[in-house]
Amino acid sequence: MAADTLVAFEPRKTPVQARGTVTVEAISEATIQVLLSQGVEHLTTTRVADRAGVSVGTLYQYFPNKQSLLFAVLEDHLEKVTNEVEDACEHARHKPLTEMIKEVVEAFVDAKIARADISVALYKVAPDVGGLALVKRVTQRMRKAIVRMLESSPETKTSPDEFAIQMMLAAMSGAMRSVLETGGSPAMMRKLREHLVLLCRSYMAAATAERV
Amino acid sequence: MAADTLVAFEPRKTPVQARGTVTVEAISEATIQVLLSQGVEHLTTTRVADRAGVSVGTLYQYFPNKQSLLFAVLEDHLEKVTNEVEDACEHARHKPLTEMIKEVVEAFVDAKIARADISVALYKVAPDVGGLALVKRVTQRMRKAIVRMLESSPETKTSPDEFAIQMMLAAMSGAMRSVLETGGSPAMMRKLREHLVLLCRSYMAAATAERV
Amino acid sequence: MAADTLVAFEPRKTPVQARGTVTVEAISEATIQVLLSQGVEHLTTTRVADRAGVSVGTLYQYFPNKQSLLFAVLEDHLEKVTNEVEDACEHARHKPLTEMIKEVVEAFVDAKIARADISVALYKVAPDVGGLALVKRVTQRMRKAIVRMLESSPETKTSPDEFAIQMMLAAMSGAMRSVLETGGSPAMMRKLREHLVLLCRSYMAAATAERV
Amino acid sequence: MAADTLVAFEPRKTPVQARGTVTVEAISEATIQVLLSQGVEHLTTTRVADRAGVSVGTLYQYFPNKQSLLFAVLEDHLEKVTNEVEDACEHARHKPLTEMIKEVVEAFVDAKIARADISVALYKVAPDVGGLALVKRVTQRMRKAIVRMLESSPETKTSPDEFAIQMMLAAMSGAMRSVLETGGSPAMMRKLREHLVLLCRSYMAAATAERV
DNA sequence: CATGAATGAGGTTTCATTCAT
DNA sequence: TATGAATGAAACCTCATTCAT
Repeated sequence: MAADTLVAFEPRKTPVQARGTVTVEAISEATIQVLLSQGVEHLTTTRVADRAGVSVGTLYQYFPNKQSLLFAVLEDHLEKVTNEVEDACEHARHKPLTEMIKEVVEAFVDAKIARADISVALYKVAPDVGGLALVKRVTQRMRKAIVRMLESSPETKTSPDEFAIQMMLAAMSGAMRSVLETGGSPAMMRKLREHLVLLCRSYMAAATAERV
Repeated sequence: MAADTLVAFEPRKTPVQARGTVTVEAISEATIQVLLSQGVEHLTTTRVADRAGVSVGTLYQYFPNKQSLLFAVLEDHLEKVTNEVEDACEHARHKPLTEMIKEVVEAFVDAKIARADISVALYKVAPDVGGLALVKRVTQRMRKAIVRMLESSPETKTSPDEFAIQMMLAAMSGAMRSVLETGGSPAMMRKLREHLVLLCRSYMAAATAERV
Repeated sequence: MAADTLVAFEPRKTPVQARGTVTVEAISEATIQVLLSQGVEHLTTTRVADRAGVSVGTLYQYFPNKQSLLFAVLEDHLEKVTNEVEDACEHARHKPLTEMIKEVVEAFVDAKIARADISVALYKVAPDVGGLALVKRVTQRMRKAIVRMLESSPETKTSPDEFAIQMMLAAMSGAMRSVLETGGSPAMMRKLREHLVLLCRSYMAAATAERV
Repeated sequence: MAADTLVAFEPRKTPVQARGTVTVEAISEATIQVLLSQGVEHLTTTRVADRAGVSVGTLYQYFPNKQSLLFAVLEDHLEKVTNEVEDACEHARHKPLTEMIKEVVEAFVDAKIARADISVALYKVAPDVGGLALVKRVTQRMRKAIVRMLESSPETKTSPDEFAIQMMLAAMSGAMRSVLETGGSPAMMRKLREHLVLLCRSYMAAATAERV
């Protein structure tokens, strides 16, 4: 079902000529521009095409419908964040547990903060675009990366608690969202960063202890 | 600004006149019905009016525009959840800290699960309706209730960390949302309940310790 | 299936106020006007609404889509022609067989010629609009009327050959169409009228003889 | 005017250069394929080009516009049917009148039935493509062939009634169309074949007698 | 000659909102 | 006060056709 939902938003045609690639890039970029400057409610395909300097027809040559456009942007964003988390997981292997959590959480928070505006814009877009399936996908990727990281720890005796990891990711994303949407100050953001590390560390410790 | 945003969505009549009117009640109820059965994207004012058994004209007599309709429903929902959390806070005063957290978290989770479907529907509605301001408002109410509860504890020496409470609320709501949107099974929900208690307890403990 | 095809084109809403009836009438009339003056290929819902002196929105309040508009016009036309044929059948009962055929054929030809222009326009419309089902329906009505008429004849010993009647109707309509589309002169039309009577008479006689 | 209408749809290249080219052949064939598999409403030049394994650009090298494409297919179809009728006329010369009619009618019916699907598809195409002029052209050819055939009969004293022949052709085509569009069963088709012979014979006999 | 990316006018349809009855 | 017909801006999307490569 998820795959089914996703397939409808896939690019209509992969450009084979160089010109095409440039165009797709321009359209994606324009979508973000319009999203940020006008908001979802004023994002129209015509407006995006205009901003991209192409005709609507061209837009529809590469994206089967409006949703696919937003889907592409959302996908790209989640992809980037997920990649940074995965990288952090890889980098933190064999380190102490508290260090692991710290690196992962900070990677996530930093990735989000660095793209704060687009993040906020996309929160509004996701539901209309089948973002749920996408979120599930990247959550799974993150969970796997975290499991792999945790397994590299000499401190871990048992296999990591997958549910707890999912919970942690949900709490982390949720708190992040809440703060981003509220439009917190940089100081707030720094505090959020710290506390999210604290939260994840303490929760993971508690969840692990609980299992015994 | 927040107040400014809110004012536009308030029902035309003063609560005294309008709230509780059978008509207004019927329209609000119809809004939920349509929301649940057709989804936001198919919720039209005409459809709601039909369902409520009145004409569109009548609907517009009580709600200045479509947003105010959804706003009312969202407000009502958040109100109910918040009330239950406040009640829990009141009820848990003077109890041990771990018990306090448990009661608050469970009150929240139970309130959300009891209204799972409408919760999910409203997640999609909120952004289009100025839900942010509303969320801020109820978050503040919850925070205050929690502060008051915590202050009643003999264990607490210092005044509670307001930021940590906010974080906890954000994490709790975020995790809740994540699970609700994913459509977790009842078993999943039970586990979520437990772990959310765990998460909040351990985080609050850690955050308090940290402050010293 | 036929019923199924037809249902999609049914008027969206039956006007209850007097104003509404007038509007529907105006829209139907405007559809014919545009059809005749601009042709199907230039018939747009906006154009029809303009001509009718209403907004597009109003048009769509009464007709669920463009096809239903054309369907309504086609239906009305076929209805009128069929009614005249049925009347002729009724009127010709108990008369001699040759007289019967003459009256039916002439009723049909005259009904078509009287609406020559709209007939021609509708030939082009029918396929796009599910006209087939409609044609089947009225053909059946005509066949039944003819059967009933023939049964009233003292000359008829056996029950009428239903297939032959269907053939006769098909040939008659086909020849009519051919001439109308070619845009025959009045003289041509008169000759057509005569010859069609001849054709139907001789065919029915031959078909009846054959059966023995 | 007719000639004028026709000229716009003719292939760009002269028949000598273009007709018979593999490319042109492929495009024509693809047009039929798409017509049959997707229907006129989904027939686009791009789709045809794809099916033909060429680019749209190439398609436009050989056909000045979309109409000319469909025109070519229609023309080809009518050509084939007409040829078979002409052949039948030639073959039936000097035979008895009833045999003549039988052979001509059966040739026509068989040619149509053999191409039933494309026939039905083309009925919908014709109006948009200037098919009328084409139909007139081939009707004229058939009429001439029939006249020539009839003149070879020893039974005929006077020259054949051209109007009656035209009527017969119209009735025959019309009845054929009616049955094809209705999607008659093979049994129906056989019966149609017989009755159409009957109809044409009896009508021609009657029309000839009448003239005296 | 072939390609296929780009064009953009134009069509259909929706729906929040108003206002005469 | 209730009604519901009317409004019309505005959105999405298609597809015949062109032309630079």
